[in-house]
Amino acid sequence: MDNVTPLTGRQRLILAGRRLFAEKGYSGTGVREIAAEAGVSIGLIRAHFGSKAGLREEIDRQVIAQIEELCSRATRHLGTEALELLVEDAVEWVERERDALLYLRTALMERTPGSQALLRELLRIMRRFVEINRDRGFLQEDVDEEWASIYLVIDFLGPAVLEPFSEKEFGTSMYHRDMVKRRSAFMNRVMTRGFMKS
Amino acid sequence: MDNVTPLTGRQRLILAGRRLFAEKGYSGTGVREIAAEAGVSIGLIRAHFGSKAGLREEIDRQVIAQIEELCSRATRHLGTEALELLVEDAVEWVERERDALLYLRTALMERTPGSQALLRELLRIMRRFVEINRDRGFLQEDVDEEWASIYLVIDFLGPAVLEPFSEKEFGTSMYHRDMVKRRSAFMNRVMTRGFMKS
DNA sequence: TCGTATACGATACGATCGTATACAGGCGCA
DNA sequence: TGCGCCTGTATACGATCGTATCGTATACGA
Repeated sequence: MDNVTPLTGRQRLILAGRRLFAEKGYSGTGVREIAAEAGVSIGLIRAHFGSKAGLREEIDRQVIAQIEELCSRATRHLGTEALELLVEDAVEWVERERDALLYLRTALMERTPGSQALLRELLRIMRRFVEINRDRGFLQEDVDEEWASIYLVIDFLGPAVLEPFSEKEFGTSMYHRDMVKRRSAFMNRVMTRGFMKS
Repeated sequence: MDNVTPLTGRQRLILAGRRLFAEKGYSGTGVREIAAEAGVSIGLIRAHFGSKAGLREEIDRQVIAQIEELCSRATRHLGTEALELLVEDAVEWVERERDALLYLRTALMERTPGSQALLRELLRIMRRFVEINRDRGFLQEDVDEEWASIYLVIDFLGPAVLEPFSEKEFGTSMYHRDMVKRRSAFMNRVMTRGFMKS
C-alpha cells in the first residue's frame, strides 16, 4: 500500500486529511485523528498549514489543480474524436483519483470558498465540453447549452454522491468496472436518444 | 413568518434541527445552537429525544415519511396521465418542502441508518416510476431499467446539491420558478430525445 | 563546527461539546 | 387535596475540541 519513497509529514497530512474529510466531513474529523492517520504529531498541522482550516485550504487547492488538469486534457482532444475520449479520460481519472472525487463530493456539501471554486471548475469543464461539441456539430439543434452543462456536472457527481450507499443498495461499488460500463452505456443512450417516448 | 398556532417546543426543535443540520451538517451544529434557534432551552432536547442523535433520528423519520407520502401520491396517478402529473407533483413538493429536500441533501452526505433509508425510499419511488411507464408503453425499447431509476434519483437530487452555490453561480436559486421551468424543459427533452447527435 | 530550517513529541490552555441533574409550573386524575 | 406526568428552564460536569508553546533531534550548507 505504502509508496517506496517515504512521504514527508506534510504530504502524509494532506492525504490523510483528504481521506478523512471525504469520509466524515470537515467538522466530523479531529486534528488528532488526522495526525494519527498520517502517523505524525498534531503540532505538524500547525507548523505546515497554520491551522485545521489551513490544511483544508491546501487540500482544496490540490484537488482544484487536479480538476484543472482534467480540464486541460479535455481541451487537448479538441481537434479529434472529442466525445468518447473525454468520457474515457474522465472515467480513467475517477479510477485513479477516487479519493479526490470523494473529497469533492463531501466538500460540495460544505459552503467554503474552496467548495465554490471546485464547483466553478467543474462547470468550466462542462461548458467547454458543450462548446466543443457544438462547434463540431455534435450538438442537436436548439439545446439549452447552460443547462446542458449543469446537467453534465450533476451526472458527473451523481455516482460519487451515491457511492457510500452503493455497496449496500446495488451490491457493488459505483466505480466497479461493470457498473461503470453499464452506466456509460445508459448515459450514452440517454444523451443521444433519451429513454422515454414523447 | 411565524404560524398563528404556537408550536410546541418539540416541534420547534425538530424544525430548527432540520434547518441547521441541512445548512451546516450534523457535526457542524451544536445542541445549544439548535435550542437557541428553536427558542427553547438545551435540556429539552434530552427530555424529548434523549440525545442529539435521537433528534436526528426523529427528523429522519419525518423526512422519510414525507418522501413516502410523495411516493404514494405518485402511485395514485397510475391509471391516468402518470408522467406529467408526477413531475408536477415533485416540483410542487420541492417548493412546499424545501427544507426537507435540503436536509435530504445533507443527510445523504453522512452515512447513517437514516440516510440509507432516505436513499432507499427515493430509489423506490423512481423504480416505481419506471415500472409504471414501462407498463403504459412510455418506455423506449431495451432500456436498462435499473440505471434509469438511478438516473432519476440523481437528477432529482442534482439541483439540491447545487442549490447552495446557485445564487453565486447562476444569479438565482435552483428552485426559482424560471430556473425550474428551464430545467424541466431541458430534462423533458433529454429524456425523450437526448441533446447530442449519435 | 556552527547556524538554521525542518520534523516531531509532549503537554497545557481555554473554549465548546454532548450529556446529566435539579427543579418549577400546569394538567388530569384518584 | 395530593400525586404523577409532561413540558420546560437553568446550571453543572466531564470529555474533547483546536490551538499554543515548550523542548529536542536530525539534516544540511557555509
